[in-house]
Amino acid sequence: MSERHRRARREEVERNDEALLRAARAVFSEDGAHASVASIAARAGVGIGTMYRRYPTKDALLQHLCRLSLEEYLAAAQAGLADPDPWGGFAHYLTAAVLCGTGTLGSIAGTVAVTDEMADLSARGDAVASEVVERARKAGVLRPDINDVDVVLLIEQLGRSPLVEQVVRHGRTDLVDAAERARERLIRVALDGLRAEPAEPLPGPPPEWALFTERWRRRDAEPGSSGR
Amino acid sequence: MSERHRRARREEVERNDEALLRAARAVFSEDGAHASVASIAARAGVGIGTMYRRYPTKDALLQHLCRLSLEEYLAAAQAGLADPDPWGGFAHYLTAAVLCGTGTLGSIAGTVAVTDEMADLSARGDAVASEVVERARKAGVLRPDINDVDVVLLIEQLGRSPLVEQVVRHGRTDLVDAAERARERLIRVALDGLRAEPAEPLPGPPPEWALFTERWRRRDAEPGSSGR
DNA sequence: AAGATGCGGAGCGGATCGCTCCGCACAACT
DNA sequence: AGTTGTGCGGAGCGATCCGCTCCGCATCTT
Repeated sequence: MSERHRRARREEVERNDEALLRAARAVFSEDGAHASVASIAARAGVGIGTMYRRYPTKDALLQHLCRLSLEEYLAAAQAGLADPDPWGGFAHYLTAAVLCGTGTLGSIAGTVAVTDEMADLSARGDAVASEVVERARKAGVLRPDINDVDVVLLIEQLGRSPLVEQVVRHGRTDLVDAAERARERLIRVALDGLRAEPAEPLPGPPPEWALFTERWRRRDAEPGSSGR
Repeated sequence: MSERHRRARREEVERNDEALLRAARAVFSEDGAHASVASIAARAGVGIGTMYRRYPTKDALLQHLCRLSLEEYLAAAQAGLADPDPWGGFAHYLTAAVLCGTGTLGSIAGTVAVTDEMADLSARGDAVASEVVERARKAGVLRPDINDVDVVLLIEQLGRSPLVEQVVRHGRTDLVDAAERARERLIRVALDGLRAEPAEPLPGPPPEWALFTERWRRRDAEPGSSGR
């Protein structure tokens, strides 16, 4: 086999893999973990066999997807921390985290087996994100009654986009752009609500990490109190 | 049959019906429209047969649920308009709409057949809500670059509570209260972000009602441009 | 022409779902 | 006590769907 041909094949394979991952993320986030592999393959425009040659099982695909998402999340937090401006870094972290759809996979967590690598990525991401939030609050640009957990919850809440999903489901692909722009406006609204000097303090005590217990935790680990 | 006994029976039936509806709403909002009727009956603590005696089909149950939700949404908007304070009314409308879970059923819209009554309720709810938003904006308490559609989208976005769902799915019922309190904090954050005098204007043009085309619209109606 | 390689999708066994239908518990009448 | 009426629970049926296998085919190399 010629070298040129082999390279062309490799490229096609990569293209297929990318399409597969994009389709899988979209389908899983819309329909949940119970989405069928056939629908993913169809959306990616590849055959089922091709997909199974790359991922030996549906769980493997899910795990790979989760790992990628967790990596994106960690990268978003690190980029935010790299920004010298506390508010700019925070805003970047939040926006990137929402758009990359980490929250999208929250509904899958618990369905897929959590590997050590996933648990580690999650812990590191949360740690860096916590630093970004803490720095913004200490700089006085973030309202003082806001928690790092609050922020994670907000990201999760904004992560899914029911409107975009529904527009797609109805086949109105012409509206997708408008729907996504609308969501970005909402992110900005949330950011404005997070700025310092709020009209009145938030009700109740700030949430605790315990809310995320068992999220990206190994199954065999005893259920402790801290999700960090 | 005695009168006392008949009344006791009636009460039990109503209790069952209420439990059924609550369970159905919870299950459908968590798992989507594909959730099984068996799981709903189990969650409500009644047999499948009992459920089918009340609702002749799964679709009937879904339709009833949608109607109730749309009624709650209309009531929330009307209550908001009844409040003489423009901001207070707006805040009440938004909070009530989010908590009653109208957005929860957004994922179901499109799966269930839309009746005339549902279309009518939706249109009236949107009209009243639009009035509440407009009044707040004209009073200068709502940021001027915000739309009524923006608000509806925000409600939809905050409507589902992935955290609460996941906590429940993991069986950590002891955390449900904390999760819901955390969500209420986020609603407040969003409200603060909607107040007048924002740091900088929102990006892009405000969204249009066309985004909701075909949402609660009769199927046979031609796809027009306005969802109002 | 013959071989190599990777792709698409028909189809299999099993799981699940909507729904039916029947046995049973319990109270009211006789 | 026996009979009738009423509403409940859940086993189970046919249909559907899903994860996964496996084989025929298209394409390219030699």
